[in-house]
Amino acid sequence: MAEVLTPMRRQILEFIVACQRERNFPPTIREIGDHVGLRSPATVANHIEVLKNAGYIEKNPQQPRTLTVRMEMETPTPIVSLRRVPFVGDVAAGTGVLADETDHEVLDLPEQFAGRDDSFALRVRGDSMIDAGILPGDIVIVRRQPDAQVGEIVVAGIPGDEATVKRYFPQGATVVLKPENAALEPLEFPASEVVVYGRVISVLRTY
Amino acid sequence: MAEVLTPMRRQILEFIVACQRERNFPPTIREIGDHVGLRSPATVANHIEVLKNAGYIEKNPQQPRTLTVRMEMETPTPIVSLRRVPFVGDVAAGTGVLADETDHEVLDLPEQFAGRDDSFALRVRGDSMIDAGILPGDIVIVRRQPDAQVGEIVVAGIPGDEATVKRYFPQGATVVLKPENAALEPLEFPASEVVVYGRVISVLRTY
DNA sequence: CTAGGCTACGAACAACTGTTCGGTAGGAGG
DNA sequence: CCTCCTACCGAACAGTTGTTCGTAGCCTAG
Repeated sequence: MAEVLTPMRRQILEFIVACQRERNFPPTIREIGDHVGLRSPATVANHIEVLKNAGYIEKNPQQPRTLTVRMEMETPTPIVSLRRVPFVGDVAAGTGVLADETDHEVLDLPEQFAGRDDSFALRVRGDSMIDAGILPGDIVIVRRQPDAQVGEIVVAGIPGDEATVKRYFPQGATVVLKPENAALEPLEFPASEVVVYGRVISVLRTY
Repeated sequence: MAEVLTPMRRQILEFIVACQRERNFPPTIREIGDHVGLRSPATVANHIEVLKNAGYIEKNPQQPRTLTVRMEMETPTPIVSLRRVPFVGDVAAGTGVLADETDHEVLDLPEQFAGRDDSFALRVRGDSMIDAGILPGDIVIVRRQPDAQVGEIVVAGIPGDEATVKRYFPQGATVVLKPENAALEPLEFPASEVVVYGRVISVLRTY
């Protein structure tokens, strides 16, 4: 058994990853030959065959530009799937909550915290939820949904045209929004005047 | 002038980026046709021509699989620099805190939460810090440091060979570890018997 | 010296790909 | 009504690409 990763083979591998990084698509066999100084496509194809059998690269037969290096050699992107969460800093004046991410700050979070569905981030103002461990200045991640279960923590729009974080208790035609603060009283509104923007799925805080 | 980004064109763009992400090489015109339901390569080529003139994609003429989406539409690699934080689930028995990340779970977090220096993650047990908004089950990110300022929240090892999260108050030869729970009393130990593992720099919670 | 294994070359071929050209269907607007 | 425009199909064509085959040089083991 001969050496597998000869200097030539190594050069070919590096050229493939370079193409991927700089041009976003793999090279053809002849492009590889031109770059490493091999005049015959057969020679390059032979080296690629060896690299493929050794498990270094993958290839779709008979299709041009389908070379991919396995195991990437240097992980450019982490394994976790990040999700881009729009940061809605100011929720005053009702309209803001549905704003798109283009003109706002964004937060990149792993799925574990950002959720799998459509969600947004919100900085909490006020101390109405301190007994639930949500302090002023904390960032809550909110999963966008038009309704919620009894007792869940939601972000809701209320008649005073502000959005608040409260526990959600629907009671027939009215909705009770209960703060988690012994010093504050629950709020009660007609169900038609309360808009549930979503449910709080995670809380983030930095000191 | 007609609409540029019709639903069909948008679908084609999304398919190209999907191919890039999942297979690492762009599709051919006929592959695009098969995917979006266009039977003629000419039709697909026409759409691609429009997208190219509009500046959405780049293309090498007469070469297969050389489509690249300009401006990437969705940043494949986020701008933020992720940090890999080792997750030390069980801190009992003193030894565990300095464990390396290889045999433990890890957490990928943006620098904003993970800090710039050496840090680790820890799941909080007990309710000794609920008045500071740190609930049982919360994950705290701890920056490894051997000392702390007065009043900071630290993770410390104490004689009962357990690690706890408390506020740090050094007082001469003794150290007072103060819980944030009205029902609990501060703990006091000789300074020599308290090991500060690090300072809590962020708190994460999922519901 | 000789045989065998690599490596490389060059030519030829079939498959695939991008491209071009003609033709059809449907809607918008005069 | 007709015309223009757009989107689409189908076929054909030329260029490119991966592949195969035969051959040659070089090195090492026997």
